[in-house]
Amino acid sequence: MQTILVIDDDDNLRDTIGLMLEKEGFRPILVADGKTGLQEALGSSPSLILVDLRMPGLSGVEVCKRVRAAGVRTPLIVLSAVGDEVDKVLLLEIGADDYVVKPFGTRELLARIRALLRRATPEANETLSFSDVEVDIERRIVRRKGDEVKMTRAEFNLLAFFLQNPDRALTRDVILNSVWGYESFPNTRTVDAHVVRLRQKLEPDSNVPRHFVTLHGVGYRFIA
Amino acid sequence: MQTILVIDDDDNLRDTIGLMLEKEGFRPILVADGKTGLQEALGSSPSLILVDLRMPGLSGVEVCKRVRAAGVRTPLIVLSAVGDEVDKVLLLEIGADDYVVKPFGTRELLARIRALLRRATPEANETLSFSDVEVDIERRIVRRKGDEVKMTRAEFNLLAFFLQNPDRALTRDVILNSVWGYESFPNTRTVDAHVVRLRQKLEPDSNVPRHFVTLHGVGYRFIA
DNA sequence: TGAGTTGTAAACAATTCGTGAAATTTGGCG
DNA sequence: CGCCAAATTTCACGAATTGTTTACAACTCA
Repeated sequence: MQTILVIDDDDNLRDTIGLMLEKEGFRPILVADGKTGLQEALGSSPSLILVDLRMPGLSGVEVCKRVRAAGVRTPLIVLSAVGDEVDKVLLLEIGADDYVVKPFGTRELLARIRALLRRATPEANETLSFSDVEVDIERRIVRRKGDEVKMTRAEFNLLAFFLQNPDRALTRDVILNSVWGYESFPNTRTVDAHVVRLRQKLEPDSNVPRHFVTLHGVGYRFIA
Repeated sequence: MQTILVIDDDDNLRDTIGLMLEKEGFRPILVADGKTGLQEALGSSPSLILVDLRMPGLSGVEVCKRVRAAGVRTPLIVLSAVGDEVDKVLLLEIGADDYVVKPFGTRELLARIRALLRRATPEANETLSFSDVEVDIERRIVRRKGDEVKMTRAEFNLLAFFLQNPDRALTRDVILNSVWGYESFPNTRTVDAHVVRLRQKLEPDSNVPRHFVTLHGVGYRFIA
């Protein structure tokens, strides 16, 4: 679950935002002043930070600056009151990602939060790789030297399983159970056939397999 | 000229606000009950909505809820009488952007209206695009080579979901859950049918899909 | 009520999968 | 070292799965 740090001295607003976040499936950390907020920002590594511009003590600007100075790139949204002179350029310069003017609709705030989180997420893309091949598990995309290689469903599933179990000695039965599932009972030759296809598509020299290795009398092993 | 929808059962107040708005260069649409107001809100796409909290029939809260439920983000100000139990949290939760307590000075109301309009205008430009297609998510408008393409509700929702999840391998189940919601259980073929419609309307060559790509045995992928 | 929208069924098209059989390789053993 | 049985690789094909398209009836909203 994604954690969102809310730093605002207005008790009422803070609670409102907290409730809204909970309702939407986030875990809020509510904090009333800049100093504590800064500690949480650095300590709890939230997924996103909401910080009020105007606060006694450490202001939002100051919190933002220090968070960035510490090398933390967590997405950060500044909340500003309607009367505040909001200088967009300044906010961008100190490293804020967005700002919202009070009073705001929860819907709007949520949209901004989601937009930022979405923008931030792609780094979390789990791509596994070996030699000149890159595999993005979630997107189901395989690239070789940057070019996309088309994979059928069974091929991709098998490939993913190998990547997630490198170096292990995998019998055909284990592979069948894990990749094909308990309910289908294809011939164990099926595994061989698909291994062949993986080699043809992904091995530097499919006659001398270096990654999808045969264990004679046992099964296969994937080596990165 | 900017249109402002006023929903209030108090004839006197409604006319007063109407006059004031006209004098200030807005075009008021005056409506006496929630039901008619809701129709206007969804049909006339005003720039801003003023709605009375207490009304016989559809209350202001109800109107606001339904407007938001329909995906319309028009700025909305709730007018409440001095005795009303105004629950800030509730108002924020249902998607109101601001509220004003009666009796109020026209000057104050105008300031709130202007503030909201100022805030709403620049963000209205969030458009996503691919090839010769531009999609304004908030306004639910799709243009192709500058010409508007009519989209039905389901079509647009699906399109928006694709645009917001580019490159991901999306199974029909994920699509159904995200676009149709947990509560309706249409056939997964439904997704196919709508993808067909999107391709016909938006693909350069609907026989060779380049953007709404089939992942055989998996689902679909949107590529910008 | 009527136009527009939506979900579904059914017929058809495309892709994928598993299989068997032949060719090849492997590794133990005499 | 060479032979042989067992194991693996390869390949092409038909069955089966999966996707597309169209038409249509139910539904919705004005």
